Amino acid sequence: MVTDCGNCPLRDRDTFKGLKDRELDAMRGFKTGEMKIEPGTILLMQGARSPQLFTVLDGLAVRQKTLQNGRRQVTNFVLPGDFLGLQAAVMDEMQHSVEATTKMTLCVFKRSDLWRLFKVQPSLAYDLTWLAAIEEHFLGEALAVIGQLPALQRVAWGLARFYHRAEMTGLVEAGHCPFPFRQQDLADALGLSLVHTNKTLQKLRADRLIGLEDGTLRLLDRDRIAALVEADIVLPEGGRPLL
Amino acid sequence: MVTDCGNCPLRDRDTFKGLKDRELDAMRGFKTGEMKIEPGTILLMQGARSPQLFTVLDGLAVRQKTLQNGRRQVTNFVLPGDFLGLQAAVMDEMQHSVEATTKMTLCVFKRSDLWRLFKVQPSLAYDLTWLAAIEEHFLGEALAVIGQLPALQRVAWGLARFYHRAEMTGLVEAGHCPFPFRQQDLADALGLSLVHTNKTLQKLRADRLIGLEDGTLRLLDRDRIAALVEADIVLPEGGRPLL
DNA sequence: CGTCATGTTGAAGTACGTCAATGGGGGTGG
DNA sequence: CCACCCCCATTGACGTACTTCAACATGACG
Repeated sequence: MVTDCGNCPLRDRDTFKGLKDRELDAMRGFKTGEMKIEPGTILLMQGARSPQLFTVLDGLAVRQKTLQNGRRQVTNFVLPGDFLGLQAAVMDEMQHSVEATTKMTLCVFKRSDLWRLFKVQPSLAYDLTWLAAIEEHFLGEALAVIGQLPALQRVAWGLARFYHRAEMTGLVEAGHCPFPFRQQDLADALGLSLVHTNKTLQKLRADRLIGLEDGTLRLLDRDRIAALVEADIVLPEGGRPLL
Repeated sequence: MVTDCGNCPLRDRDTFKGLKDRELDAMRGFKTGEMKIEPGTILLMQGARSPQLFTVLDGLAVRQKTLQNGRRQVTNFVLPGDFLGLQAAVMDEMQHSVEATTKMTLCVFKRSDLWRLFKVQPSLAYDLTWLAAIEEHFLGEALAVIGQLPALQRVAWGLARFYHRAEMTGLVEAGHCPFPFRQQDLADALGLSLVHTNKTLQKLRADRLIGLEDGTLRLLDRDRIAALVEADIVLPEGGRPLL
């Protein structure tokens, strides 16, 4: 049973931009199906070509890059609404992997249709570029935080940014959101060791800044977190596109 | 005196993709002029809107992000052929600055024309998305190196990557290329202190891996550098677009 | 009841940062 | 021509924020 783009549950959220009828028809034409995958599935593999592109409808994942020495960098957490695989479409191969952390539901597109989208629906093509530019912005922010800030601020930033993104996606209820990732994932995202990430997390808990228990994340004092994390967490404003 | 897009000196290099006549005409229509700036000029300012977009015709610069605590992260070095300002066009404000390191010559476009480009020249719009995806790839690679590798490998990676990019742009002659940046710039790019960057550089010189004197960079032993830098330096293959 | 994955905590080592001083070029002004 | 200054590269000494190693606790699962 496939969701019709007109009833897309994500589209309802006012975070996302609406579509004109013409655009909606085009979307229906590009969507080739839906896909459900289990936790641990490698959706896209570093070094591989992928004939498919995805939009996340539900579930969480990590983007990660594995180096030749075996160490890995988590470059971002993946939330509903994210578009996956553009890199493989435009460069030849994926330069990072995407691994599902929870069960996921994905909207599937064909890579070979991408060029057609640019030709017949420039507004959707523009949206796609928008998403690429946002991703670029996220990575730039992460680079600055990891390059310049000490552990306490890195951890606070990492969790606060995830929370804010979750909030925009409708994952926050009653002041908390799911955080199904392991501390090892967080550590690899922040360029810290597991042990030190854990100890830093304890400090944030002891200071009553952040709550993280049983896969549930809470920001206990957003003002003090904002003061601690000097890097502005800039999120895209209203009308984020969705493909 | 303005260079005609048909005689663009960059376009001649086979690194860059050729244009069909129609595309060339469109490019001429979008180009609003040329601009020359002096070293130290802030071309784009973090937090500001910019009505203009640029393609670098000549000269070098740095993209950088300044944090509230005053520390700065250099997110990339800017070479001829790079496109600047897409972020401001798509988000509302620039989230990083671009500062000229040398004299520069720039091709100038109007931000407000961007949408028209998507509508009338989908092939150029596709190229633009291509450039955004490449920039995203660069940042992901940088994140992995800075997050996971120690100083020696970071410095080697940073210099090797610049050299390879310079090579593609035609800046390499007789086995060396210009490197007009200060060690402080390199340090800020790699998330290291100035002092430690300098000491690490000395090691690379002593090991006869890399030469860096008087603003001139040489890779003295590419095989051993590749072995040291375990992160693959992946560069886009033939037919890179240019706007 | 064992095994495995994850979280937690302590102790010891080290790669890095900060502080501080020196030296060399390139300007500018006397 | 020299005196002065500023920017940048260099080098040594010292402190510390982090890593690694290791042990133990807990819950899930077969």
